[in-house]
Amino acid sequence: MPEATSPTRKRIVDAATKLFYGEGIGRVSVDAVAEKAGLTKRTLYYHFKSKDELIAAYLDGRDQPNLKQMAGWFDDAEGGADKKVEAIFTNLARAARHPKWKGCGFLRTAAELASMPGHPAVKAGARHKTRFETWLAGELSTQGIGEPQILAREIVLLMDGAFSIMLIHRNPDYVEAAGRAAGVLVKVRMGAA
Amino acid sequence: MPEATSPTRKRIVDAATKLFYGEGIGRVSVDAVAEKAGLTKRTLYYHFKSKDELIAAYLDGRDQPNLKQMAGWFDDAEGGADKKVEAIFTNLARAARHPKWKGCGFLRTAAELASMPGHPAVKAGARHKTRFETWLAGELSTQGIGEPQILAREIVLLMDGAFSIMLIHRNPDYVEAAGRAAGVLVKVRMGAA
DNA sequence: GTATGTATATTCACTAGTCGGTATACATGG
DNA sequence: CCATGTATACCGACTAGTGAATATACATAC
Repeated sequence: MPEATSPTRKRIVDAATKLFYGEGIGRVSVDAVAEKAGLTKRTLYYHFKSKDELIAAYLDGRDQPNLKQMAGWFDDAEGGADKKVEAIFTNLARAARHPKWKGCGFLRTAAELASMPGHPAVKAGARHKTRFETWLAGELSTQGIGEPQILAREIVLLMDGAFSIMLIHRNPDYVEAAGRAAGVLVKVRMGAA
Repeated sequence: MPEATSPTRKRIVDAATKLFYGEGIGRVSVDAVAEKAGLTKRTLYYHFKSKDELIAAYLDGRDQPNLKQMAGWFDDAEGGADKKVEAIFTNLARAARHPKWKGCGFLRTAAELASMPGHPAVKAGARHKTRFETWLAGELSTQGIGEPQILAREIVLLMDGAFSIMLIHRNPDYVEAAGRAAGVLVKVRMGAA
């Protein structure tokens, strides 16, 4: 049985992350991941019992970095809750302009696995999205906003909508528009529409 | 050269629609489409020059039916613009409860093709989403709402967010929440938050 | 009216390559 | 010796796409 903290395992997940995010899980072969990690497929299968498990490990590995990124943008922004929320979208729009940006890996993976609802990778995505929504509701509550859970969910909907439609239109204006809509909803809940 | 209105072509697109929507474009082989259509792969390749072109034809074929469905829900709803918009989401939530529902075919296809931005199927998706946004802005304008384009885009973002996150959580509450948020935004623009 | 020509439409058999996954063997360190 | 880890080589199934032949229909020519 391989170790969960093995450096070899980390190399595999790192390689998988770059390839799966860049090309999509269905367009990347296990051979390609093994080659990128600098080892053979058989070794990869020593550390992961299937490609599906590797995909789930890829998403699990993105959970904390992703949350930290969002929290950093939120914390660093000046102003009230509305400005802090809008700052997340502004930073997202900037990131989306980078040529290597390919949307949200969690959402894209769930879209590819739409016919397999119970897939471990979909569950990993659900955990991440729930954590983000819960974290955001907590921040909004701290900022003294009423009904923080409802508002957090609405912001999540706008954000994921922006992620998805960006893959169709490739126009960051949609992310900015989502940010402004989120700001409006925050202000409504702050009592000053 | 095959005819654009050929009944055989229609049979192929119908078969492709069921399979591509149900399983995802990457998980369906050209052989599977041909078998479902009751003809050989070679015949399919007589009518379509590549799988990519077939995928684009599948999405092009969904454009008008999809728009008509949305327009029907909007027109049939009683009340002001906010109620009519919310009605779209309510109907969407009901549809999403059906076991065969797999989200928005346009968004899922774009997610699968995220590494190929210029793909003809992505362009077909962009055309559809733009048509929907334009139609909605027109309806909102008719209902006497200021800044209908901005509002239409925000509603599109909420709807596509609901489509996407539903594939992760499989919980129609998100669609209802999006509908309520859309209603709030409409009311803000109607001047009575 | 029957032979010939041509465009449309379809089939069978095939290629060349990729897929996820595995059997077997060999190393290395405790 | 035995557990952990790595490598070569392979498997059967499947992939998108193609070559060559053929069926069908409808012309026009004689």
